[in-house]
Amino acid sequence: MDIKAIEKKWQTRWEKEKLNRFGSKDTDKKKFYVLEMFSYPSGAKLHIGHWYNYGPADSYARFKRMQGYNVFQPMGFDAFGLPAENYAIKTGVHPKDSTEANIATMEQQLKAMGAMFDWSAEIKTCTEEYYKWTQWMFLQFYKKGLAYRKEAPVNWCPSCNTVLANEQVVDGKCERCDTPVVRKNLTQWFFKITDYAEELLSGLDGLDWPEKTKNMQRNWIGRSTGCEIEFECDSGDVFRVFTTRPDTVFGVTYVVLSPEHPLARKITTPEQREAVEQYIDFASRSSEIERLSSTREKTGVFTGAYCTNPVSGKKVPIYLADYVLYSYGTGAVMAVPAHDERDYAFATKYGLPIVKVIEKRGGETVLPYTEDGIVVGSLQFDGLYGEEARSEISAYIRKIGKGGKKVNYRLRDWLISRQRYWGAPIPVIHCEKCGAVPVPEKNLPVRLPYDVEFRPDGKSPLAKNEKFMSTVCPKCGGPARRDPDTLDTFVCSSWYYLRYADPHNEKAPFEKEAVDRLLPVDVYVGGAEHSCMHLLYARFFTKALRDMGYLDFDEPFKRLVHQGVILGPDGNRMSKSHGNVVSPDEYVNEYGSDAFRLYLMFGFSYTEGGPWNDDGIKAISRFMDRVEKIVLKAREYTGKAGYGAEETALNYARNDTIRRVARDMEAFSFNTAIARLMELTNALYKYDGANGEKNAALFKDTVKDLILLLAPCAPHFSEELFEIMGGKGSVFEQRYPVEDPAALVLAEKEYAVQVNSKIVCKAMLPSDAQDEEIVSQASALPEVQERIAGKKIVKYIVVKGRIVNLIVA
RNA sequence: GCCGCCGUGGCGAAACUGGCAGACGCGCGGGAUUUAGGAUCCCGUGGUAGCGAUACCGUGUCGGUUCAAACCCGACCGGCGGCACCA
Repeated sequence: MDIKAIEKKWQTRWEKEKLNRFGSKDTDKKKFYVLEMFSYPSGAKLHIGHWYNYGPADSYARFKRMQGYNVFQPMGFDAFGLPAENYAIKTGVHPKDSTEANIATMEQQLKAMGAMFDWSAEIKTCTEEYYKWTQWMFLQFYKKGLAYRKEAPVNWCPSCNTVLANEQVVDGKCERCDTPVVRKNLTQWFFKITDYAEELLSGLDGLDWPEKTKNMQRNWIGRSTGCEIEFECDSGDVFRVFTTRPDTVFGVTYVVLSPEHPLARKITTPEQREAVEQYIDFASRSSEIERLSSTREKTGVFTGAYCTNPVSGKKVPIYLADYVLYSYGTGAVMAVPAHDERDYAFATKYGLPIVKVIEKRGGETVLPYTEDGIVVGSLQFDGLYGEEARSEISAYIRKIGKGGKKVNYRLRDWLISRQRYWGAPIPVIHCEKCGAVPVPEKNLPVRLPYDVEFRPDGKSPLAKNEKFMSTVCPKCGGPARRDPDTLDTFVCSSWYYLRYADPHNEKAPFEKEAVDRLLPVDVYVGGAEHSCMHLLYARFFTKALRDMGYLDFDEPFKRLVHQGVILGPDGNRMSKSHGNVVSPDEYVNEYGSDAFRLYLMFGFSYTEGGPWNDDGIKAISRFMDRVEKIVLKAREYTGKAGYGAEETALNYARNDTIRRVARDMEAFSFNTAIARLMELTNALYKYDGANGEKNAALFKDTVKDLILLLAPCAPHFSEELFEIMGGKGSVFEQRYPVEDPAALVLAEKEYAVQVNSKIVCKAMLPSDAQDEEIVSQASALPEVQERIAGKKIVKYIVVKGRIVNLIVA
């Protein structure tokens, strides 16, 4: 078979017949939206990761299509972003030019892959038609109060010269370039994702997602229940602390503010001023990595000020310490050294009192004791235990008007400003008189100018383009400046799956009906690395847009599947520096795209991935040859045999394969699905090799089913075989085979016969018999007789069609 | 430290969720075909002992529940991932 020619032939035909267009012919069928995470056009070529994501997922989509769904599977490009810009800085090629060139190549390669993408719905996020609506999204969020601007300590990557979202900082380093992140105070735009913390958390329960991913999001959102308590300083200033242990409130011997706390300087006494200033300076100079290390020795300084514990009435000193984070809770904590390890270490170092207020039930209390226990030394609360104590004390605090029960989240608002060029400009104008003014919707898009000096120097490249920056205030008409920052590219990718539903709309990002009809995405396939970024942001967008009335569902992705990672042959992640990068191209050239895809599906457990090896692809190539040979043979078949044992066996294999392959495909268990197809092929060879006359009709039907079952996994190859067998039209217009239950009912089944749970022999026993009948037949077997002679059957277990176990004594 | 996942032949992996461990494939051994090699087609292939039927052992380790455990429970060992001075 001339693979190249066949691929070309069918790809041309699919395109001509618009076979991959969603809904072009099947409007009465039920919709099914299969989506793969769109590609980032950083390199010019598809790598194995793309193939591994898109190939098998496309097979799934084709499978659903053959099952009778109206399948929508679009593709596009997440085209804004840093790599293109960094490449430009290195080579001088403008990001727009390199991106467009890369997209053109990747489009060609994706088409050559033979996936049934509906290219009529293609999206590129860097086009004006798209980013206009990304900017529009920003404006809606702004209107709704979900976008705000504030000065805050933010994560700054000195190498990328931009701020980063919390999600983009990994171990205190930039997730992209590994440079340690520094803190900077900057005025930036944020999306208020924290407004949705609770729903983002609770919504996870109903999703058909990998548990692991849901857990990661749960961890990231980090809900914790506790209590806020208001402390009043002698100066009259008040501040609140957050604690998960209100049951320990009588054990507070000091409180700690983070060095950035607004009251830090205000309450400091003159005697302590110098020490406090020094400490604040020290804290601000230490890096995120240092500061976040739990093994670092606790440091702090006394402010000289005191405040009153509202529950016990005791006066306690106020310290500053950088183990208290300004960004979590209230930026202040009550310290209970007896029942918290950090407080214990700090109190020991600075000679602060340690007061035990919790006792271990039935045992010695060793300090610091951080488990639940019995409250002591706490007046009317003495004797309460754990949760009960917490809720009683919280209620009391609420009663006296000093705080009360509170839920806190680890999740922070999403910082969306970037000091980079290659992104969607933030549609805001800064006017001296009117402040930050959103660009009127009719003036969108705010075009990204082409001629920009984007070599980074810590300022937004756009700030240096006077033509871009200089504008008039939409409110007062006076001279004004544009916002020089661009939107985080994750903003672009937070709504692209919605745009696919209505990709050419010029009046709106999408029509409500179009989105409600097509969404949510039925199956979303992509890498697990997006668990706490893209997948969280997209859920946030969906919920926010729902609350603004633009759509009617709560979650964008009903089912989520992560493909694994294909490693280099040496077991390491593929990278140029390891020198272990395997390019798909040479294999595709040699074996064809179908063989390459089949190997990816067969050689790995889809969600696991694993190291690449070439032996497998030869095996696949052999399998395809075997299929082709049997098809050619089937065409010549003329036998008229009836239905004997061999025919029954073949027909059983055929229907059993149908049942199991369908089940495996649905579960993304592609390796076993293909193993089943190999088994059916082996069964056909066996039948063909047997003596005697053959049943041509059965043989041909079985071969046809094999082709249909194989079609989603090897589309071009199967089209060709289907045609060879005299099929009309496309194999993808055929209905996926459905098993015949009658063929799966056998008169006899092979049982493992056990005596006292040990297998003694195998036996064919009637499959429709009662348990008693099975037992009596089994006990008549000579191998069994031998072992039960003179003994009594005290118990038996029959597992229909599998096992009969006789317990004798 | 907290949460989650994983550990099965020489190798990639299966095992219908408690029911014959190792499907399918690679590799290896044998045979057929071939002048030869390759390709192809059969057969075999967890370990140990035995010519053999067969016997014993075997899913990281130890224990438990059960007629029956890779699967459930407990303790540990090893690996991976997430969160982590989060109060």
